[in-house]
Amino acid sequence: MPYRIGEAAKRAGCKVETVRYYEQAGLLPEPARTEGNFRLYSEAHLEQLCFIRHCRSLNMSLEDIRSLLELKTRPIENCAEINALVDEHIRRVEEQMDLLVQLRQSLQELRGQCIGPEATGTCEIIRGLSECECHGGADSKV
Amino acid sequence: MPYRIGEAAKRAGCKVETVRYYEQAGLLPEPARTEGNFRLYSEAHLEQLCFIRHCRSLNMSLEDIRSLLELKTRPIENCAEINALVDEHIRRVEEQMDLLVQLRQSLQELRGQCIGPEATGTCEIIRGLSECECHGGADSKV
DNA sequence: CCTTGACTCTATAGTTACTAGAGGGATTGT
DNA sequence: ACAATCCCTCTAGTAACTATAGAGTCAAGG
Repeated sequence: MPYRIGEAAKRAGCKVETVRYYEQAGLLPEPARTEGNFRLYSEAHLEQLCFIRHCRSLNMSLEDIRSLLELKTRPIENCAEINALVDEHIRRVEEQMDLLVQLRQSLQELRGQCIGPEATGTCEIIRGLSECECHGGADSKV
Repeated sequence: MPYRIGEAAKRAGCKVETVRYYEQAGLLPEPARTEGNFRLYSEAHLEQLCFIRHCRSLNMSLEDIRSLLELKTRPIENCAEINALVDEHIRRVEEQMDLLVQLRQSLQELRGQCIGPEATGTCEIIRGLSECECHGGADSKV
């Protein structure tokens, strides 16, 4: 019934090294060992590993997951805090989305400046990327 | 007219260490030095630094920027390649956006499962995060 | 019994794009 | 002359792994 690390990793859909990494990071308790010093994971270990992977698939940081694992020990009492953590994470995801929207906008504007190299005798994209008021206007070689 | 590193960094809107880092990464050519071994940046250096920062503000990798700096030496001949690089970057940004949209969807579904801790005697969010078929169903302690 | 192969162990270094610090020298202003 | 501010090099730290090196363990086959 107990799993060795390879089996545990396969079931959780990650690499063996990742499992060991979680242990070292304090997200997964140290498992029992065989006589030959192999790790032996219980069902509960596997559940926790899957929990971690599920959180990671939602892009939560290991720090967040650490908190969740702590809160998880008293799910009812900590329900509000758990909700808050998820809300905060959603907020961060939305923040990142906004950033990407702006980014794409800027990139598309830049891309749209290209009207063929013949027209202006230079690449308009490079010109766009070079635009800046921080330096003098003179053309100069590095 | 030449700038010391502090002035150059300020004009480019980054830290002194970042400028040195770009030099070490091969994005910025080694500048002249004063007798006292201080870096002295020319106008051209500053332009290149701003170019790099501009690209970074568009979230391009230093690797991308390295390529762009190379292509930039022959802007007309390389116009197509430059466009391709920007297009590829836009594609990556959009890919990331799609990921975030899915992520937010999953997170909101998870968040929506919470119906108050009294209802089911546990936190539905934790239950959602624990869902997985990789392990046995039995409740178990770690 | 011995060997082969698959698995596991620890420890260490690499990835990205910086950032922060130690411990020292240079320059500037009073 | 001295303090404040700049600058120098070198090293280590960040997140979340990934990828080695070099060794040990274990089951099956000959």
